[in-house]
Amino acid sequence: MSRKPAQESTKPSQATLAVVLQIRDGTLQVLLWERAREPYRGSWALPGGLLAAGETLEDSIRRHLAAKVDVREISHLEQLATYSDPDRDPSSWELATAYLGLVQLGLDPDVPGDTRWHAVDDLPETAFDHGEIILAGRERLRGKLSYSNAGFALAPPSFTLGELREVYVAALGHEVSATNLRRVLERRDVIEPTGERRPSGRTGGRPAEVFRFRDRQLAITDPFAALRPRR
Amino acid sequence: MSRKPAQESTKPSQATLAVVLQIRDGTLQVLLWERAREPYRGSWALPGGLLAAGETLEDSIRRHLAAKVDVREISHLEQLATYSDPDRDPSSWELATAYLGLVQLGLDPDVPGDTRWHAVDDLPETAFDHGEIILAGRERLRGKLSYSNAGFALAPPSFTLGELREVYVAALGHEVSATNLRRVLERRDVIEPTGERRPSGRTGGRPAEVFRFRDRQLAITDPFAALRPRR
DNA sequence: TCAAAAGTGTTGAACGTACACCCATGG
DNA sequence: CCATGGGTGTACGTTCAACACTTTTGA
Repeated sequence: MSRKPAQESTKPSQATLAVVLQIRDGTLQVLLWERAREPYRGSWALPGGLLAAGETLEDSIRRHLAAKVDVREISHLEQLATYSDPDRDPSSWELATAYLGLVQLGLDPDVPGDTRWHAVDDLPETAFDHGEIILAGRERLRGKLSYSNAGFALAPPSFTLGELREVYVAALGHEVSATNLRRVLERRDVIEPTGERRPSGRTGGRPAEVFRFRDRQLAITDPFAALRPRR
Repeated sequence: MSRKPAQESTKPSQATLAVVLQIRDGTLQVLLWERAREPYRGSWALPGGLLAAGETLEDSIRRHLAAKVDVREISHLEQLATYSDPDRDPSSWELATAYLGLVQLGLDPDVPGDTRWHAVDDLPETAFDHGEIILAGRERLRGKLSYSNAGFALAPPSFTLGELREVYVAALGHEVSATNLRRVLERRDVIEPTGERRPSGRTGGRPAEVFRFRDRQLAITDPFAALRPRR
């Protein structure tokens, strides 16, 4: 049992991890790779790796993600939290800073052979504390969908309200009415009509208006109702 | 210029910092200590220090804080974010994970001679990226005051609504009406009357009811109004 | 009996939800 | 002309801000 160099007992290594989420097949999925080595051989882990000299944590997670997906396809990236339980990795002392990354519906980045998307509601055996981290990522996403324009990062560039509804249903895990979703997002000036409309399919139905998100940067749109400053 | 051991170029040190906030003299203040050495000699810094083997980040910040204040007087502690700019410390490569700590009004912990409370609205020269971190702590507090029971961590154990109003005004930085504050917090079941009442002072006035927070643990009280699940 | 401080009642606006109804299309 | 899916109108509930008014006290 001498796999710990002396250095490790005075300085942890610093890793970054990313919870990359995308709506696929109508469910919220996370990008995981299968470990080929101990510890947690055969379990599924979040992409990431060690911090290198001269880079920030965000640089680092972007660099490691580049090995798994085309990073240009990540529409939003934000820091979640840093996990520090000394026993989180049984083989070495390692801190991990987790990020949340979002990919728009419809993209299908190439991924390596060991890497696959998994439904967050039906995770396989996960490595280390990654299961907990994935759930933390989902909770962060759910909150942001409610009080910000975060939907832009999951929805395709343009969409009908029926399509957007499916995105919100999959991410939030509960029913959402397209009618009311439209009104909420329009009142907040988060979405706007493109002017186009989508022709109806063979089953008929009125053609749907096509919308897009007004902004591609995260913005808080719902200043808290309570305890707001006087007008 | 040989103060960097070779080790530092492959592994950063890991520090913890705390933004400890308290309402003092009717303003939101933060606990800082004055640096006696370079770099940033004479500037004011957040309390904290290096992570030790076998401890979590939260253990670490509690241990370092113990050197500055009585840790039992910290009513709430939560992780803020991890700062990783390679140049944030000009003398060494160091990551810092910042925490937000809150102290109830009225306590006056003993602090060392180099340590003092400063109004967040009127900060002295701050060291490293600590100025930015303090503002991030304030923003986190402001959000939580609106949608959670975080007030318990700033308010004294029992209080009148006039007193609680002053706490919210100082922390939020805008006017708050005691009448409406009461209704919001009572409806959310965040505060409850103790049954006592505070006799009026020499200037007269109706005696005030005394309240307390129902809970001493952080709880989200205002589930987001938007996009909530159907009932 | 008046000023001060606290508490109550009430109104109105903003925001979301629910649901009935209308519109445009394909077969 | 009817089923299908999309869009609009409207009523209602909840939440909170604003403000007038009432209560209880000290001097």
